[in-house]
Amino acid sequence: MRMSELSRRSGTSVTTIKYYIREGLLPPGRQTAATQAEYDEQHLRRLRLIRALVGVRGLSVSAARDVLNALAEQTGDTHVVLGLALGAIRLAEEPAADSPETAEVDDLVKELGWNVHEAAPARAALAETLTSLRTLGAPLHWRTLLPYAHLAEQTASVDLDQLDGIEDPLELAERALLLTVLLEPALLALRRMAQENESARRHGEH
Amino acid sequence: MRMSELSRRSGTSVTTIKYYIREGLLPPGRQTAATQAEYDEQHLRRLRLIRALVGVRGLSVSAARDVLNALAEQTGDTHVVLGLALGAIRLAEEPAADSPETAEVDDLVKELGWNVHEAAPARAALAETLTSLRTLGAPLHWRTLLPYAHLAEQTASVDLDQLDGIEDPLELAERALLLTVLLEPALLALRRMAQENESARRHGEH
DNA sequence: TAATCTGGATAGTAGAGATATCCAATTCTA
DNA sequence: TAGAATTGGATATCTCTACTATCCAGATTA
Repeated sequence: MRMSELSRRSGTSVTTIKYYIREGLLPPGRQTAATQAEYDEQHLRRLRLIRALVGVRGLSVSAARDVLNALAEQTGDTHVVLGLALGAIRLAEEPAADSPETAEVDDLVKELGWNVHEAAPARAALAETLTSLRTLGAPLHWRTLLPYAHLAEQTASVDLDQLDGIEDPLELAERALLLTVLLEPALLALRRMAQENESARRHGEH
Repeated sequence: MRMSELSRRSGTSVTTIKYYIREGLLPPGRQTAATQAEYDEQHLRRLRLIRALVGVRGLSVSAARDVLNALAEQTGDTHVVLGLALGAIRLAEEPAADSPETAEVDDLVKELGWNVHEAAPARAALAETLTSLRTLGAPLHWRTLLPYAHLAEQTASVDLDQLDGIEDPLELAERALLLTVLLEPALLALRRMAQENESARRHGEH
């Protein structure tokens, strides 16, 4: 298909598609002449994925590029694929100065007995939140996070159940990405609704 | 205290503080002369809260203003305060065209028996994610979300437990805000780590 | 009193994420 | 096959957000 069809079927303007190609989010089409190129279903699929990551999840264009590139290169086993999908987000963060909270996160992970990479960005994200809360005068002891962590364990188990039975490595990788990244706003939305419901149940006059 | 002290103690430049005052995120100081004003601990506290919302959570300045204003106006009971804190995020979204997924979300909420406001932005967020997944050719039936929803219920319960015993309405409101909004990246980080761990347990060679 | 600091106003900056315009080559349409 | 429309690619321009810098008259400090 030509660029105009790609544009029409994806609901993205031609200029925006050109921009994504320039930025390396979308591979260029297969050149058929000096000023003609051909695009296929892969391009359409990838373009829709970009719009979902950028639009729904709010990823930056450069973060989306990192994720997609990691995805395209990887055809290994589930564990590696998933790890890549996870790690690619916020990859470009600075290592973050060692706060006292880094040690707290270590304690938490140790207590849980989790097998988590030492350099996982999630560790830093967690430490940063704890630091913020302390600075705000509302410090949270890491033990307070234990119930949340156990719920996260169960959530992760549900996540991986959904990947069971997918054979094709590429499909597996993409599915893992969708489940991890795209489902995040949905999970937060569920939490908000559950909070509203629970709050009404405990204190409300509904 | 003067602006320079406010700046020093908050780690925020004077010009940025002025910018926040202009934008209505921070109330102006108490004027003591034509070119002098006085700031207090409330200002410092609020400023730190702003930095946390904008920096850690990545809220836009206008979203942070909406949240903080809702917080400042509210001194009612837990339920109302929490509802405000929840609703204020993504408040300025357009109502979002009625997709087929809106009905799916209704089904989900009905099945769960949750008491959730009809216009809650979380409903739209959830519908949007489902729409994205369908567009990407990886549709997710709302029943698939049920296990996640039950985990969200338990998470919300832990959330509200933490607010128990706080008497001061202002403190309650602020704490609710922190728990809801600021804890979000931490919960996602826990999920990522749990995924990595579970993936290693199931498929890994670690 | 002189140097510094203050709040407030206005203007300017940097980066992200597109958009718009131009061009020569190519392809559709009549 | 002529002429209009479209294409890919390059470059320039735009809009928005979140700051940042400068200026100034009045206030404070040394």
